[in-house]
Amino acid sequence: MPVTIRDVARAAGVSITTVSRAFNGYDDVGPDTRKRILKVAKELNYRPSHVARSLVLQQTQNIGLLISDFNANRGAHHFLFDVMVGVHDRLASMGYDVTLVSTTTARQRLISYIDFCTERRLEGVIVMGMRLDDPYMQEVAEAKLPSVGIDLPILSRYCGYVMTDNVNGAKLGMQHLLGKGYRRIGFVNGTQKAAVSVDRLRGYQLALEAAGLGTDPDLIVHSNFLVEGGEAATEMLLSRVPDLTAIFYASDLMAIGGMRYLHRVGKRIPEDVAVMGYDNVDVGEWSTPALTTVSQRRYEMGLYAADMLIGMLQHDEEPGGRLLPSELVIRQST
Amino acid sequence: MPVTIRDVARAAGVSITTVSRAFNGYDDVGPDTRKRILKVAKELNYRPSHVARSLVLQQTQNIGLLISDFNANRGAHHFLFDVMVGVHDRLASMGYDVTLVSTTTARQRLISYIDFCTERRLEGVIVMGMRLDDPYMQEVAEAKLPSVGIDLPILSRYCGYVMTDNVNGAKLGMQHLLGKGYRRIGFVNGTQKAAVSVDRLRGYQLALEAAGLGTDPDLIVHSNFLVEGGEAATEMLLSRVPDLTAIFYASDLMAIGGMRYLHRVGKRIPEDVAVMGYDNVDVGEWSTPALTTVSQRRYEMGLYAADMLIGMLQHDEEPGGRLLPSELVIRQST
DNA sequence: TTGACAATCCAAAACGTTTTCGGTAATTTA
DNA sequence: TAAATTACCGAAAACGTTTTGGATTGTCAA
Repeated sequence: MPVTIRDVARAAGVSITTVSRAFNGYDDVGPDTRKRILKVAKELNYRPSHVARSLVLQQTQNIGLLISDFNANRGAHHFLFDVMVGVHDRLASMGYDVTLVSTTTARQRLISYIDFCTERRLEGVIVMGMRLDDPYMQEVAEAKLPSVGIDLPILSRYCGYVMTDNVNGAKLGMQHLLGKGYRRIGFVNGTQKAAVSVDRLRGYQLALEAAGLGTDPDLIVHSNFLVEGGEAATEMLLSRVPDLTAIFYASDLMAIGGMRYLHRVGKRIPEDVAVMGYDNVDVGEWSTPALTTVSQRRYEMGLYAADMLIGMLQHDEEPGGRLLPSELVIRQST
Repeated sequence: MPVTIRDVARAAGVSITTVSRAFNGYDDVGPDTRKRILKVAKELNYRPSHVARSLVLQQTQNIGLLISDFNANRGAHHFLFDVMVGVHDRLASMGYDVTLVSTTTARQRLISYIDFCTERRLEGVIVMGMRLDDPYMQEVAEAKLPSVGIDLPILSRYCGYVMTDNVNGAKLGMQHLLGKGYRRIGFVNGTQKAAVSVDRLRGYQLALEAAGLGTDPDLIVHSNFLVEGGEAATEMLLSRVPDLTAIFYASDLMAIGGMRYLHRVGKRIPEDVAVMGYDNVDVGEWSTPALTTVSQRRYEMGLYAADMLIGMLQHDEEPGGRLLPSELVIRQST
């Protein structure tokens, strides 16, 4: 149905070779024939088939954006969307297509996600939202498919990653809190299965050490990055340590949840207890009080992940681990 | 580099025809040879090339998810993400791949987005986030490429849409406000260029009419769906109509912004002025006071859009306009 | 005038599948 | 026993490109 190179060759009275050459800017085609070919092609509305070209060139210019449990991770949009935009922006501008891949799809079809990618001849893949205990993590680590993980620190010949420098980020947040004079600081962490959680915990501990304070296990509780989780965690924390004066949350959403609980029990923020988040999502700006937080450059994470992948694909660069710095965003909750 | 059907055929001592048939479940291949082929294929780690198959079958099983100005529409994630998940969910489960397309990409390459799609032989496309004045709108309306718009009410032989029943949704919201006794109700609408805005305005007016009230143009102001816009619009509205008792916002984000302004100027919500939003995004639950709103079933919108497209592709169904009902979500801001 | 050389062009193979049209051997039917 | 049917398999064409290795002119220098 669609018009092929053969159609324009016939219409222009040349061979398909010449049409192909004219289209790809080769120099051994006469200026008049080239013009004629281009004119005919435009008239016929010819569009070269990307799939035919992919087949003969043995490269699809197509890279996968793998999102772990895309459909189950609602609420993750506060973080994932910007990253996606960054990834797509850079990839698209470099001429790559990006196809959405969810681990759920692979699971449904009972094939490994690597198989899914090789069937489609994806040239590489960017992985987001994956937990350390995800059964597919092993796969991305061992696969020969060039890939870069976001917040997934695995490094191999074919796999790099980009993530925020979470230990320094957490340290930054804690230093701010400590500088304000807070001493009994609770820490509501995310899932232990998330790579970022172990780093943020470490940053929390390092900052306390540096301040000459020990870490009280009672002050630490793990949750799920979401509002409800933060709310529940805060309740537990406060019942365990009634005299705490500040809480550091490993995500803004949990901080929002925490503030909700604190409001409910009549605690003033930050007078009674100070609240600090992590991520710098838009919601934090809108809360009352506005949330002090540690920023993550989500869009740039996507950009750099794409850059790294492109580097591997086009210039055979070694994958690495890239850490992005984070900044303090001071608002009213501390 | 990757192993082909020819490799499998040679290793199994059969022709490629037989391998193909064995893989596609035809019945004219002996049970023992089939088993042997499958075994050999597994050993060799053979994965049929989707692109070769696409070429010969003349169908890619690939559909585009076109997001208008993907990178410029940050902040739209509150709405778009869920829709994307819905679209991908349904499409993936039906065996379709989905590739991300942004109008920015097309603009960069100076080609129409339709050309972009036909080059890749996308079988259809789902369009989101597009304004009525978008230069690409004409294209999707006239193209022969099967497409369905989300919140983009254009109907043609090849183009359907799904959106919320915004006029009834807005009516619902207004009825709630009117039922509570509010009479001077401001309306902060979204961009006039968005299809949903004209419907919501209409719902606002119809509800007023039904209540025997006229519409005061001073009570209506257009903004941009975002928090800052809502904030500014509220200021303007309040300066123009100091005696208003309630404000209906065409998006939750604008309502958040409005509440922020109202707080700042010392107005109590809902005692001094009641606030109602639209969309039912998660942020509305977390605001203080929690936001009364009209829900949109974003995930389902994606699902149904995918359904409609699949119907067109597989069963040659006529595209239509599907309206989803919306519900009132009553919380504390009214 | 002839050889070399540039400027244009084309035929055919290749990419990895699916499918049509047979072909052979074994089995059944008459 | 001959004919017809069935079960299984293969050769080759096709899908729409790119690219290799010439082929055919025309031009220019010797």
